[in-house]
Amino acid sequence: VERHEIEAFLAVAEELHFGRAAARLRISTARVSQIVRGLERQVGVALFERTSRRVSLTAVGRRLFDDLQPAYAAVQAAIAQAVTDGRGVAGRLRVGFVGAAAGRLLVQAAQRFRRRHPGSEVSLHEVQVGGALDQVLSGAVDLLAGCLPLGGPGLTAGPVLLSEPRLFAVAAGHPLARRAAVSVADLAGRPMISAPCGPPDASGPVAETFQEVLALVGAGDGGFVVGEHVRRYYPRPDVAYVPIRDAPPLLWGTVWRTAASTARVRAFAAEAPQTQEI
Amino acid sequence: VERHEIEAFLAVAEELHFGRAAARLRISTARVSQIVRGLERQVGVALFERTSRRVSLTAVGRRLFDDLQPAYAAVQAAIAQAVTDGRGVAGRLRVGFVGAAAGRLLVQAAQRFRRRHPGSEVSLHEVQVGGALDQVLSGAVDLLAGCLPLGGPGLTAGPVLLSEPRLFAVAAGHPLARRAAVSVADLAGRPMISAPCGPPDASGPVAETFQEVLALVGAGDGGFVVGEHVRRYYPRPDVAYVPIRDAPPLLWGTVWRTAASTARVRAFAAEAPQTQEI
DNA sequence: ACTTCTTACGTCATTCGTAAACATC
DNA sequence: GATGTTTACGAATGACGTAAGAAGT
Repeated sequence: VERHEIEAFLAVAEELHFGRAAARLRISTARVSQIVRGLERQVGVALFERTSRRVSLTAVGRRLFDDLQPAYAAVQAAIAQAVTDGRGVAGRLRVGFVGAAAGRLLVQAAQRFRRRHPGSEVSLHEVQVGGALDQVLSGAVDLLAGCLPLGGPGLTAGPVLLSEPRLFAVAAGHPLARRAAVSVADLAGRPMISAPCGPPDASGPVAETFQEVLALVGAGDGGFVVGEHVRRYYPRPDVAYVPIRDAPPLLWGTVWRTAASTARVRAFAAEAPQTQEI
Repeated sequence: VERHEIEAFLAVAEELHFGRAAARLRISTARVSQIVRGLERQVGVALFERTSRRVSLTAVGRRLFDDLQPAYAAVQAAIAQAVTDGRGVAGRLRVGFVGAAAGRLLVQAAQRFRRRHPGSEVSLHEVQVGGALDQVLSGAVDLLAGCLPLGGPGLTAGPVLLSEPRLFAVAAGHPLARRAAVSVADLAGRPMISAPCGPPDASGPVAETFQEVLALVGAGDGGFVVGEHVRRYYPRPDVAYVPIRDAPPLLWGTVWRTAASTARVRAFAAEAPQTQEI
């Protein structure tokens, strides 16, 4: 028994009129007649008593209608819920961010998103650098904003949100701290703090959160490459931020699980890039 | 969302394996893949996370499965119930009968029917001549056995069950009561009791039940045409039964509402004619 | 290398509408 | 004769299988 047969039967049973049922289904009256006949053939008994002037349910038809109506409504509701989950923009979106910069970016994007999609809620959650991607993969957050490169198996990356010059964070008492700028060559061979979001070739002490990174840098355990906004958001007397002349800019973007790529997520990812300043 | 999409989704969600799902659905694996992809396209989000080695439900897919599974099962149950009502032979069949002869015919037919269809119940109900067809039309009985002609708008007649010579019932003291046989010509112009099951041109006093008919005949209010079995089943000292030489035999058969022509009814009607003697 | 899911393409069944026929009031 | 249901027939959508391809273990 196909969908169109169920819908035709329910429409005729409710309207008790083939013409009106056809109009409701947006098909021809003749087709409704054929469908009902086919259904009656399968069931083995007439479902409607009909003359060219009156249509009424038979006993079997009545029972089928009473049983089928709520069941089919539940099927449609289940599908509709899935579409709402997947395609609908309404609903709650949990957005994770790493660090102050991503947080500022997201506050603006979330406000714009809420304005544009009144039925939607956005909640922001700070996640620590170390477990950021795990939070995405486990579904704790629907979408994550952080510094690139982001990605991996099962993950989809959104467009670049922000591009900023890189700074070299170093202990305030370090010789490089007094320089106006450094080059990548100056950094070669120096001890670096290791963190998931840092340069891939970083070596040295490992930190899980950004505050740990800064503490280690301030203690003189090594340097760290950060974005320009850190100078404003994380000023510390024991850490100096020195521009790196010849480093490519640090890029910020969003990432989400490919399998949880709902319309909500895509809509937010499309909304976010309109922020350029933090 | 079509039936095949729902069934493919449920099959894959239960098996968590495209190949096994395809085998269960009796379609190709490639087709299952296409169907699931199409469904995901409509929903707007992946329903399964899959590699070539592992298939698992996404969050949206999980919820859809939990919602859809019971709802679709209810739809199928409703259809199955209708088919059982219509095509299935199992279930209760209410059979009405008029008079002793039909009753005897049906007792045998019902026994045979119960033996052949163990899942079915047959209940016999005597109905009075006057309201017999109303009982059928109202659905009080599914099928009626009585003397022909039976039928009318919305009614279907089954095959002839029994053919018996006609007798003329007349008061014992009447001159015709002593005759060995009469002819149709002998009856012309004589007062006759009127009853729904009698000859269509009957005139005179009206009776609703057969006992009323016999009482009126015994009282000398008129004659009545009956079947041969009446001599054995309704012997009365005040009524004589005289064979009618040249009358066509009295025919007994079944009738049911066309709109309630279930497989049960048809099966019983097909079973009944095997009785020839009463 | 093997199993399993996906894509490409051709074939065929089915749905659907138009138009005419039929039935009822 | 008007309204409403059914039948007949042709066109187009789409369901399906086969076979080749891609991806993971």
